[in-house]
Amino acid sequence: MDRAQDGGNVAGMSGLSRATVSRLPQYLRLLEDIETGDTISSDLLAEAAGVNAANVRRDLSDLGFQGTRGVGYSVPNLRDRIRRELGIEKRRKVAIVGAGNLGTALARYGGLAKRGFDVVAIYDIDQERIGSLIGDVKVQDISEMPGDCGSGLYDMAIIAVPARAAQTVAEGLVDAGISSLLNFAPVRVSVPDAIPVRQVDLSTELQILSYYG
Amino acid sequence: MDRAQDGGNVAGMSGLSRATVSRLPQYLRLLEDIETGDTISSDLLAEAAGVNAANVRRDLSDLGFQGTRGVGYSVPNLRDRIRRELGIEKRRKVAIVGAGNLGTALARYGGLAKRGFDVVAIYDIDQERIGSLIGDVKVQDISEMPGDCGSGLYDMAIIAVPARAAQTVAEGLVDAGISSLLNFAPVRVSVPDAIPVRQVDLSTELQILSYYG
DNA sequence: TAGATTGTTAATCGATTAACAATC
DNA sequence: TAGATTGTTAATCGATTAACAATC
Repeated sequence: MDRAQDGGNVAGMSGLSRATVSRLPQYLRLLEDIETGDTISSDLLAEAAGVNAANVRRDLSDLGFQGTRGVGYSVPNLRDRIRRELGIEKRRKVAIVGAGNLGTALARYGGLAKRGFDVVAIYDIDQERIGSLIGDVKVQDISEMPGDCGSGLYDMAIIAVPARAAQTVAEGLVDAGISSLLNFAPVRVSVPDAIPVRQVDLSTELQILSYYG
Repeated sequence: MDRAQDGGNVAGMSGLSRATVSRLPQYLRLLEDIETGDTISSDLLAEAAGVNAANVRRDLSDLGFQGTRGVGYSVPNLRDRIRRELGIEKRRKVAIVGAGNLGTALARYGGLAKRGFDVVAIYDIDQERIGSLIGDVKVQDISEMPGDCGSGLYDMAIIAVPARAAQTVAEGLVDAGISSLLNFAPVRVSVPDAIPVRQVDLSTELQILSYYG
C-alpha cells in the first residue's frame, strides 16, 4: 500500500494508474480469446500483450487480483475482474454523432457489439441522411441528440462529424449530461475536466509514423 | 521478437522522445490553422495543445528550434521545421488494405489528403469488391499488394481487415518492405522491431472510457 | 528601460523492470 | 521435494513542471 500513484490519476478516481487502465483491455481481449486451460502465467499474458511480465504482475496486483504462486492466474476470474473494473460487465449504450463515411463505418463495425457496446442512436444534420437505416438503427436529426442523452438513452458518444462541428457537438453532449466522449473528428475538443475524452485522429497517427518510418 | 509499443525510443537514436514526437502533430495542426500574426508564444501553443508551456519550450528546444526571448516562435519557420522533422515535407503514399466499411471510410476521409497523405492503392480479397472505385482509386486484388509495395508504389499501409486476417496481411507487407503500419484491425499484430506500428482500436478506446466514465 | 518570453536547471512525478524471497 | 510462478522491493528510467536567469 505504499506505491505512490495518486498523482497520475484522474481527479477523484480510485486506484489504477492510467498506464494500467490502458493495458486492461489488452489483457481482457486475450482472456476472452483463450480456450485452452483455466490458468495463465504472467509470462504468457505479457508476451501476448507485448509488455514485461513484471508489469503484468504489478498491474494485476494493483487490481487487487491474486494469482497462485507456481501456478498462475485464473482465466475466468481474471476476465470477470477486469470486466468489472472497466465497468463493462453489463452492456453499454453508445450514440454516434455524424452519419458520414466514418460514422457509418463505426456504426457497422461488428466488433463493438461483440465487446458489449450497443449503438442505440445515430445523429446527423443532413436531411438527406436523416431517416435512412444503418444496420437497424435509423439516422435521426441531431436536434434529438440532447433530449435522448438527457433521458438516458445512451451515456457514451462517438463524435464523427467534420472538424468545424466537433466542438459544438461536444458541448451539446456535455450539457445534456454525457458521461464520456470518443472524438474521431480531426480536431481537439475542449470539455470540462470531469468528462473523460479520448481523441483518435488518423492523420496524427500517420504523422507520428512518418517520423519513425 | 515483437514489441512495437510505447516506451523509450525506436530503432536507433532518433533523438526525440516518443512523448515529444506525439505532440508535434498537435503543434503542427495549430500552426497550420493560424493566420493571425507570425509569431506565437509557448503559452499560446501550450493552451491550444492542452499541455504545459514548459513542456512546449522543452519540446521545441529538443527539436533544436530557437525562439526569440520576449517575442516567441516564428510560426512559418516552426511549421516548416516540424514538417521536416516528421518527414512530411513531401507527400506520402499510403495503401489501405481492406475495402470494407472501415477501409472505405478511411479512403474517403478527406483529411488525409489535406495533411499530405495520398491513398494510392486499396486492396481486398473479395471478388465482389475488386474492381470497384472508391473515390478515384480502384480496389485491387490483395495478391497485387506485395508487388506494388516492393516496387515502391507506397511505403505506409493502413490495415483495415478483420482481426483474423490482420497478422497475415502485416507479414505480407513487412516481407514486401513496408516502412510503417497503422493497424485498425481489432487485434495486435506482431512485426519486427524495426518496423514501427501503431494500433488503433475502437473497442479498446471505449473500454478505457468505461473505466473513467 | 520595462515588460515579455525563452531556454534551462533541478526537483519531482509516474512508470518500468530486474531480481528474488515467498510459496504453491 | 523440486520446479514454477507470484508478489514486492528497490533501482532506474522517462517525462513533466515550477522556477528563474538570460535576453529580446
